Amino acid sequence: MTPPSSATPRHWLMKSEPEECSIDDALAAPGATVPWTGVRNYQARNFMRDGMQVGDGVLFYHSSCAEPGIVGIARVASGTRADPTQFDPASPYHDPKSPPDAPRWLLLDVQALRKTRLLGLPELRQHPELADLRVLQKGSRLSITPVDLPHWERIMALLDTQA
DNA sequence: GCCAACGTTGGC
DNA sequence: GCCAACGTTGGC
Repeated sequence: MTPPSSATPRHWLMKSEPEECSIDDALAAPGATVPWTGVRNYQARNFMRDGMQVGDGVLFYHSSCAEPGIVGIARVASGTRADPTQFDPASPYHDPKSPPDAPRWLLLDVQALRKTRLLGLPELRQHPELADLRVLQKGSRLSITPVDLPHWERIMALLDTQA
């Protein structure tokens, strides 16, 4: 019997600035699980709300740093809930326009599974079969992007090789 | 630090 | 609904 498409495993790439939350930070957190706070983009929010399911595979990506690239494997560990930082005036993620009775911004928990070798942007670009990967597109700024299964599998294989 | 690309805001 | 101005992202 074929499972419904809603049960199909999905895969994602999630960007994190290592100065905010590195793969080491995530692995060191209780249960290696961190609330993915600070998403302030509607498309990324909608991926969390409408697309991501507990157990989905996540490529943990370091951005805005000396060596941007994939640095670990994680999984989606919860459904969405309101991101509390949107209501915190002291937070850089504060959003005074978000109605408390209808929170604009969501987060979900991400559980780090393991650190990998750095699979950096230049190396990713060397592989033509990965050319469609969203994070390789010019001007790609989305902090959460879906990853097609063939891309996921290719990246898993690359992570098992030397750079 | 630079700057291209992008998303959001707000005047009209 | 258009679009210019602005702020942010993120690689380099």
